[in-house]
Order: sequence, then C-alpha cells, then structure tokens
Amino acid sequence: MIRVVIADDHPIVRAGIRALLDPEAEIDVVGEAQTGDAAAELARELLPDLVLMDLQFGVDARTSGVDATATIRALPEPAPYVLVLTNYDTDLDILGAVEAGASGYLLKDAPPSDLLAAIRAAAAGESALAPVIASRLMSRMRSSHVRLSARELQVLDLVAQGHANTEVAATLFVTEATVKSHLAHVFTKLGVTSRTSAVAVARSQGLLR
Amino acid sequence: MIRVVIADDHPIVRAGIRALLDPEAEIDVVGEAQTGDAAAELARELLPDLVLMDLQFGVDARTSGVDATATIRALPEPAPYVLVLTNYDTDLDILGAVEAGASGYLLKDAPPSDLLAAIRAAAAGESALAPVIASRLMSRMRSSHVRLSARELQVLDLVAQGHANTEVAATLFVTEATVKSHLAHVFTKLGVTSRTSAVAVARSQGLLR
DNA sequence: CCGCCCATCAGCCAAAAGGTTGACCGACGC
DNA sequence: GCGTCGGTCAACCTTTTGGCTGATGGGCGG
Repeated sequence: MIRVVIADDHPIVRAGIRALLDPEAEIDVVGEAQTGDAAAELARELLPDLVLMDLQFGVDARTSGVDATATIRALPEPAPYVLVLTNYDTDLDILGAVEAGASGYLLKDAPPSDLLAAIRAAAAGESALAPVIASRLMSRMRSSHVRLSARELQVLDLVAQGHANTEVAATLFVTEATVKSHLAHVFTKLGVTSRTSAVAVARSQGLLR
Repeated sequence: MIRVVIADDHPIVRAGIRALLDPEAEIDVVGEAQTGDAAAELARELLPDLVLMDLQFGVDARTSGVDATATIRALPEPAPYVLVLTNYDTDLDILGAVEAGASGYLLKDAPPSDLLAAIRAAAAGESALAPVIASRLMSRMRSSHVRLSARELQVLDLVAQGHANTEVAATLFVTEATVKSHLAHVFTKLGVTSRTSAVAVARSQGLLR
C-alpha cells in the first residue's frame, strides 16, 4: 500500500488527483494540504510514503513548494519521497526541485497513466522524470553548458520581471555592485551584452518562464 | 437538470471538476474536451446548458479558450452559456472572455462551493464573477485602453528579442531617434520607465508572446 | 478645412546599465 | 592546506537608455 499526501492550493486539482488515485487499490490518499507549510506539517505527522507536491501556492504563500520539499526530505528516515506535480517546466523550477530532493517531476498535463507510473516509481525510491523533463535535463548535460548558478538565475528572473538593478539589490538584500557582478557573469555565460537579450536568450532556452 | 461540458487540457483538472460535480444531483456532466476546437464541436453536438471553459490549452493550441467561447456563444439559440474557469486573472484574459460572451469568470483556486454556485447562476442565465474579478473589471472599465500602434508593437517586439535601439533602428530603416520616440510612447502607455519592464508588462497583458 | 494620431527626426541632459579590474570570504574537493 | 568557485563588494569609466521639448508631414474623420 502506497500512502500519499496531496499538496496543492487548488481544491479542483486536489479533487482531480484524488479521483484519479481512488480507483487504485494499492494507493491510499491519507491527507491533503493547501499550502507548503501544511504539507510539511502533514508529512511530519502522517509519515506517508509519498507527497505529491505543487510548486506554486498562490502569490501570497510564505512557503514555496521547493521549500516544503526540502523540509520534508529533511525529516528523519524514512523521509517521505516527494513527487513534484506542477504546471511549469523551466530550469529554475526543475533545478530547484531536484536540488531540494524531489524524486520526480511531472507536468500537470501529463496523462493519468504517467502520473500513476510516476507515483509507483517514486514510492519505490526510483526517480521519475517526465520525458520532456528528462530530455531537457539530458540536453542540458551534454550541450554547451549554459549553467547559471541559482543566484544568477534569481537575479535574472527579477530582471526579466522588469526590475532595475537597484530594485533587485533591495529585494535580495545585497548592493547594486553585487547585482551588476551577477549580471555580468550571466551576460558572458549567455553570450550577450544587455539585460533584455539575456532575458530573451534565457527564455528561449527554458531557463526562465 | 443542468447539462455541463468540461473543456480543459489537463486530465487532472477535468477529473477534479467531474469529481466535484458528480455528487450534485441536478448537474450532469455530459462531455469533456481537451482542446478549444473539441469544446466548440461538443457544444454544437450536445447543446449543453453550460460549458466550463479553460482559457489556456497548452502552448501549441490553435484555438484559445476565448475563441472557443466566441464560437459557442455564436451557436443558434439557445446557445450554451460559458463559464470561464482558469488560473489567470490578467486584464486581457478577463476582458477577452467577457467580450467573447462568457457569463462568468472563476479562478481555479476558488472553493468548490463558489464553483457550484457559479454554475447554477450561469445556467440560469445570470452572470457570475468572482469578487476579485468583478472589482478588477470595474477598475478596468474606468481606465483607458492600452492600445499600441502596429509600429510601436513592432519596435517593442524587437526590443523583447534583446535588440538595442540602434539595432532596431537599422532593422526598421529609421533613425534611433524614431525608435526612442516609439519606445517613449510605449512606456507611457504601459505605465513603465524601462524597456525590460515594458516587455514584462506587455507579455503579461498578452501584447507579446 | 481642421484637429488628431501616427510615424518620422533632432538635440540636450540625467540616469541607468555595462565593462574592467581587483578584492575578500566561505564552502568544497583533493 | 590549497586551488576553485560562488557570492559579496568597490571604483572608475564608457555606452546606452530614458526624459523633455519640439518639429515635420501624411492620413483620416468630423
């Protein structure tokens, strides 16, 4: 029996996942959470085999899915596995989730059969990446590594939202010099000379959404 | 009996809506569609009372939810009502949906009770806007439209691709002064002060892809 | 015909962004 | 322990961008 906790802020999505899992004899949905915090809390209490985790918990959420994933994976053994189930497939999200200890990464438009297969794989301790995700990861490994550090990605993301260097600096609690330094590195890595083209290139490569 | 068609590209979401509606005696889910085209087709065939319509059908979709809504509302009387159920609440989406003839607009994070209430209201021919949406719509009506001229959009598009002003000028066979002039207009229309945020805003409003 | 909008261009100034060089610290691997 | 790397910061300089003001001509609708 695979005991599962569902973490998603949308009631509709939770109901959908539950509806898809209920017919499965060996899968038991033991709890639902609407926030990242609640998910971590539930995981600690119920110690399920697996947590199905959304990454996006509304704009006003304190704890992201990535944070919750890290918290859950830091629980004493046997820590529940975490299977990320989200809408987005950018490097920022995937990398963050994998770094936080997620066993798998599925997109919400995946067919139900994929979801079930991924749940079984993840609960067995295997890794379960959607083909799109897996291939992206592969191509990333072998192609000329445009590897941006987490911080660089974070800065670039804020820039893409239209923030000036000073604003980015204030948001991240660093000086403008630091932001410019990060951006300079990003530029050379991406082979560009301006923030706008950096954003364009990053977007086309799936580094940003 | 309220006969409903569900249009959403995510199997999980469809299952969720179905699971929420099934217990309701007077609501009957008569069909599901994964694309906008399929939704319009189903609506024509089945003539349900109501179509629950997502606006986003994956990046490669030919027909958006807005288009499908317009098509459905153009069916001969009694044309099915359309209740938009989506993740996004940008002005462009809401306005487009309402203009296309949607009876209501709900966000997917709405509680199930709201969804049921909205379905009953919409099926009765009433309008059902979530409070957040309603207030946003009001404020939007008051403010003036953001209309960019073709040339301005063209310039902004090149900027979004990362081109500097001189490059844009060269591409369009005009001087840099002209480009700056266009951009200045774009900035004031979008209420921003930098090219990156102009791109961000334009993108969020659907002016650019 | 007269505004009005659009597209074109100019010059000037201030602010933001980018290029360069160099430096410090902490973590991590060997 | 030492090199490497990521993150932090600084000073200086050049280029780009944005803000302001203003000007010309073409088209379109009242």
